[in-house]
Order: sequence, then C-alpha cells, then structure tokens
Amino acid sequence: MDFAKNQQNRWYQNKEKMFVAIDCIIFGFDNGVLKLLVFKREIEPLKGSWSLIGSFVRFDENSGEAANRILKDITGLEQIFTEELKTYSNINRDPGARCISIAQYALIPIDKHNKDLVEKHGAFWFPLNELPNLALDHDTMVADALERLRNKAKFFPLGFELLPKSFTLPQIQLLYEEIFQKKLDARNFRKKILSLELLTNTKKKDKTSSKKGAFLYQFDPEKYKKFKSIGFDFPILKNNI
Amino acid sequence: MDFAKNQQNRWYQNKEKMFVAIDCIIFGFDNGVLKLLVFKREIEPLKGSWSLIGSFVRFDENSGEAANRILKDITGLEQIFTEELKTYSNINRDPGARCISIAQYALIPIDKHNKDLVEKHGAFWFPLNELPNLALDHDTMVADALERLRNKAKFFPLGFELLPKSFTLPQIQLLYEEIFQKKLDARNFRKKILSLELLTNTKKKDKTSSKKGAFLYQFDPEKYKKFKSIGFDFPILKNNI
DNA sequence: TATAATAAACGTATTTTTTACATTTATTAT
DNA sequence: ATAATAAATGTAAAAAATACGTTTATTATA
Repeated sequence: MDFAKNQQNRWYQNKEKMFVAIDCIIFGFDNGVLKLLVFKREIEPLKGSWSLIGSFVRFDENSGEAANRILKDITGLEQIFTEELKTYSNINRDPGARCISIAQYALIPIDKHNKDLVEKHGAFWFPLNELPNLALDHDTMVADALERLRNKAKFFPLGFELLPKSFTLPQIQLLYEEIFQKKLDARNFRKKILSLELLTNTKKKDKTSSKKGAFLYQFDPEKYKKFKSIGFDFPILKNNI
Repeated sequence: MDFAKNQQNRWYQNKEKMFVAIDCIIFGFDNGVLKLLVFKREIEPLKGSWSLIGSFVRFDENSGEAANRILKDITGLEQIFTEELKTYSNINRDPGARCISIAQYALIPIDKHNKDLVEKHGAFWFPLNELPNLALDHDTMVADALERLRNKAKFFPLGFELLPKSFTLPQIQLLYEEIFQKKLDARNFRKKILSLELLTNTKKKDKTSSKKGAFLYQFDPEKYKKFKSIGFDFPILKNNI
C-alpha cells in the first residue's frame, strides 16, 4: 500500500473524523550519552522515514494508558516515567488525516529495557546530536521535549529515572552535564545532589572507570515520595543556564 | 432535547468516533480576589449544572485557535494569555461520548473584558473559594490549572496578564498573595518585583485606597520579551510556599 | 491651618545559598 | 615501592533571601 493509495482510504477521506494519536519521545542515557529512541516507518504514510513511536488512542484506554501500552510493547518495561508534553493539532500536521497527537515524553533506564523488542520494531537509539530528521512535526516534538526535560530537571530530580538502580556520583553528574550541555563543578554538584537527601550510599564501589572506584548510590523511593509531596524548589542548576 | 434523547443521538452512539474538545479555565483578578469564569449549561448533557466553557475543536482550526475563538466569543478579547494545561481522556469522562478534552487555562485582564457578552452566555465570575461543583471532570481541571498557575507564577511573571494596564505595587502584591494564599512582606516583595526590571513607574498615583496614593506602574512589553528569551529563574516565592 | 489618620515607601543587618577553586585519597598496574 | 588515575573532600567569598520598624505623602477633620 503506497501513500497515494492510502489517501483514498475510507478513514483518511472521511473529513468528519478527527483522529487522536499519541507520540512518544523516549529518552535513554547510555554510556554518558543522552539518546532518543526513534523508528523507521515500515508503513504508510511516509514509509521509510524516521519517526517517533506512536499509536492511535484506543476506545478502551486513555492517553496515558496508550503511552504505557506503546512503551511496554517496544521496551518491555512497565511503570516508567512518562509525562504529557503537549498536544499537536495543526490542521495539516498529518498529510493523510485530521489527526491530533498527544505527545508524551518518557525516561527509561536503558540498562533494563528489552533490546530484542526494540530491534524487532525497527527502532534505534540515536544520540541526540546525531538524530536524523523526523517525519511530520516530530522534530518539533523532540525539541519541545528536550526543553521540557531541561526545565524540569532544574527543579525536579528526574535524572534518576534514566539511571540504573545503582549509580555513582560521577555518573549522575555526567547525566546532568549531558542534559544541560554544560560542564558542572564536581564539588558543588555533589554537595547539591547529596543535600537533596534522596540517595543512600551502598558502600559498594564501581571500579570500571577508575582504580580508586566510585561509591555506588541508590535512589531512595520513600524519600522521593516525601520530596514530591512537599513540593520542590531545588535547582540543580541556577541562573538561567 | 433532554439527556436521554441526546444519548440516542447518532453522534453520541457512534462508538467509533472520538471527539476532541477544549475546555477553558479562565482566571480573572477582580478587586483583590482571584476569580474563575464558569457557566451554567443551557444544553444537554448536564443542563443546569455549572461547567467550564468549552467547544469541540473544528476541522479548520488547531486547539490553540479553538481556545482563542471561545475566549473571544465569551470575553470579546483577543491575544490573551493562554497555555495548554493537559489533556483529559478518561474513557468515561463524558457520559455521552468518547471525548478527549484539551484543557487550556487563560489569564484575562478582567477590567477589559466585555461583561455583556459574558452575561449573554450565561457565564459568571466566581471567587475561587466559592466555586460551585462543576460537571464532568471540570473540578479536576480547575485544581490542576490552579496548581499550574501557582507553579508557573513562582518563576514567571504571569501575574501581569491579570492586571489592568496600570497598577500599583500593593495591587500586584495582593494578586500574588491571592495566588499563593499567603501574606507576603511588602518590602521584600517590592524589591523582588522591581529587580525584575519589567516595570516602569508612570509617576501617576492611584489614590483610591489611601490618602498618600500609590504609584501606578506599567508593564514594559519590550523588557518582557527580552526576559522571556533569556529564560527565567526569578522565584517570586521561595522555599516551597 | 494644625492635627490625626492612613496606607505607601523605604533600608539594613542577618542568614542562607551559591559559587569558585586545589589538594588529598584509594586503588591498581608496573 | 612507585606511578598513575579518577574520586573524594573543604573553605572562603559573593550573592540572594529574609526579617524587621520608621518615615513620608496626602486627605479629612478639628
């Protein structure tokens, strides 16, 4: 089925029908590099081009459930961090149909995801600065998601969602440097992160990147809950970048 | 047309059709009180109950345009501050149809709006703490919008959107006290607000609330633009309320 | 025309937070 | 035993936030 044919499709022709889709902007942190999961479209429209992973919202699910469904399908993971970004509803954003998309961004612990599933779906992890052009308005979605990620990360400890269960302080610093695209001072960063009182030192060491080894920390979900309920105002980074 | 009949309506019965609506959470600041514009439904479903102002998104407009259309219809105003809040898409949120709603909040300068239009539409301004229960999931929308307003107002000079062209410092302080539901120290507040360098003193005085009179300030749109482009990190209120 | 009343305007000292910056430490490989 | 490597640490200076009381401009009235 090619694109031209597809345009004659009953669904696409029905101008009274408005479609509701979701698109997922999926972030992962892999070996010090922030990456995005995109896939090569194997169906029309725009077969062969790169695009975000999406789906129509089904009649028996809400938009969040739709996102979780997609994320589970493609990564094998459940209960991962997702947040609605915004809707995209320009009249001609989708050449085939009048379709609004509810974009949602997700942060996944890249070590835990199912790589076979990803491959099976024709999906690839791209470092953010090597991202190909994406179909439709997906480039805009990515840019918006990145902006949101940066703004939110300043005030909310999102970063942990992207890390493995145990991680070192140098690792998490690297993550924030990657998010903000900025070198951070190790002493100040450590003070800041530890002052949140969300981390517990496992006393074990990761020696993969130094002879001395760096202590492995774990995120404390109990303290995190408390943190969330109190609200937040702990800039990781101050003064407008 | 009553609700029961309405349920037999072709549109509502068509389970394959997903509707896309917007709902507007419209804030105004009237005489030191933060208010919300709601209206009494004159049509089914839920005739007679209070609800937010909404509309289906038309095929020739995007969601932002839909919001502006509604806002113009009901207040007579154009180019007012609106921001998408989030979508509401629970399966049974609307008893009549499978309908997702893109909620948008708006801040209007209450002095400028067309009161006749508001009345004509059966709409009323309610102080936030006297708000009646609203239909569907509109109470949740309001709660979410208020939370967003509070969070955003901490870091971004939203408040000006709610004020008349000229306003005094005591007035704007009152507005922030109303938003945060908290007394603020006048000296510190003034320092903070003036340090943003967004206001110009008109040298005129408003003497309606004191013998001495308070200087009238105006918001400088040029400086505001610059402010927005630089980004923002000026908490009006710190330390988690 | 002096006085009282009222809300607006203002300044400073203290505390807290952020920033800048260099040395020591634990461990492994040689 | 020594060299090499990245991790860990502390402190002083600057900036921002907070707490707090007095003076000022104006109007109404005595």
